[in-house]
Amino acid sequence: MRWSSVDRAEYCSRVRGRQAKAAEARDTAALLMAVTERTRQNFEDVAARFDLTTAQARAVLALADAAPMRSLADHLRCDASNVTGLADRLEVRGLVVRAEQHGDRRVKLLALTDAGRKLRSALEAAMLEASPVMTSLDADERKVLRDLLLKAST
Amino acid sequence: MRWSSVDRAEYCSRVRGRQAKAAEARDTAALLMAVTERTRQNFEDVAARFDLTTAQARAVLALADAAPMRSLADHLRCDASNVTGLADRLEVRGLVVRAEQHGDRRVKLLALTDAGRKLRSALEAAMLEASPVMTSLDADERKVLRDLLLKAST
DNA sequence: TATTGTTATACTCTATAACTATA
DNA sequence: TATAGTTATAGAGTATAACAATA
Repeated sequence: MRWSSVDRAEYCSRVRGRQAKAAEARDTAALLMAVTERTRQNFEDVAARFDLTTAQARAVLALADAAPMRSLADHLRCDASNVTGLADRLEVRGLVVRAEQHGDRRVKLLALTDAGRKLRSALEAAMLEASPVMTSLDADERKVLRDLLLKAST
Repeated sequence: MRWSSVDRAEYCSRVRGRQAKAAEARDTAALLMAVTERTRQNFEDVAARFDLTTAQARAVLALADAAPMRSLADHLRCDASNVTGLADRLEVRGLVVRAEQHGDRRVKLLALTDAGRKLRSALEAAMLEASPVMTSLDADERKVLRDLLLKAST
C-alpha cells in the first residue's frame, strides 16, 4: 500500500482521535468505578451508623410518603416477597407501621412512624454531609455538578 | 425589638441566604439520592447480565492485577472470612485462581484467569456504556463532570 | 382471572469466633 | 505473638414457587 502525505496525515489524525477517545473512555471508566465504589461505601457506612442495613436504609429513604408494599418492592427492584421481612424488621424497631389502604383491602401501606421520620431526616442529612461531593467541592462547583447530574438523571 | 431599615435589609438578606442554602442542600440531597439509586441499579443490572452478584462484580473489577485475598477484603471493606467463599464461587466458574506468593507461604494471590480477564473487560465496558453519565451527556459535558468527579474523589 | 401480601426454601453476603499454618 | 486464610455459625438480602384473600 502506498500513502500520499495527505493520506498519511489524515490517517494519523484519525488514529489519534480514536486513541484519545479510547483514553477518555478508560479514564472515565476508572473514575466512574472509583466514584461508584466510594459512593457505595459511604452509603453503607452511614447506614451502619444508624444500625441499618443498606436495604433498610434504602427503604426508609424511599418512604418519605406512605406507600404500598408492592410499590416499595418496585422501587427497590426486588421481589415482593422480600418486602415482608424487610417491613417486619423495621416494624419491630418501631420505624414503620402497616396501615390499610382505603378501597382495596389487599393493599397494606407502609408508613414511617414519628421515630421513622426523625431517623429518615437524620439519615438523609448524614448521607449528604458525608458525601465526597459535598466535602470536596465548593458551592459553584456543586452547582455545575448538580446541573450535569440533573441532566444525567432524566 | 426595633429595626432600622439597614438592620432589616441585612437581616432579610441573611435569611434569604440561609433559605437558599437550605434549598440547595435539599435539592442536592434529592439529586444525589436519585443518582445513587440509579447507579446502584445500573451496577446490579449489569452484573446480573454477567451472572454475577454485586459482590462478585466488585471483586472481578478490583482484580485488574492479582492481589492477596486479604487485600481484596480490605478493598471490599468486609471481613476476610467472606473472601474465602467469594473466591470459591469465582474459582468454580473458572474466573479466578488461587496462586502462591513468593516469600510468604501464608498468602494466597487471587488472579483472574483468561476467562476472568475477558469477562472483566466486558463487564467494565458494559458498566460504562449503561451509565447514565455516558448516555445522557456529550463529550464536553463529560469532561467537565470528569474534572469535578476527579476533584471529589481525591 | 389477576393482584397483594405471605410463607417456605435455597443461595449469597456479611460479621463473629475459633482454628491452622506460617511469620 | 501477630498475620493470612479457613471453617462454623447466625442474621439479613434475594429469587422462586405455592398459597390465601381480595379485586
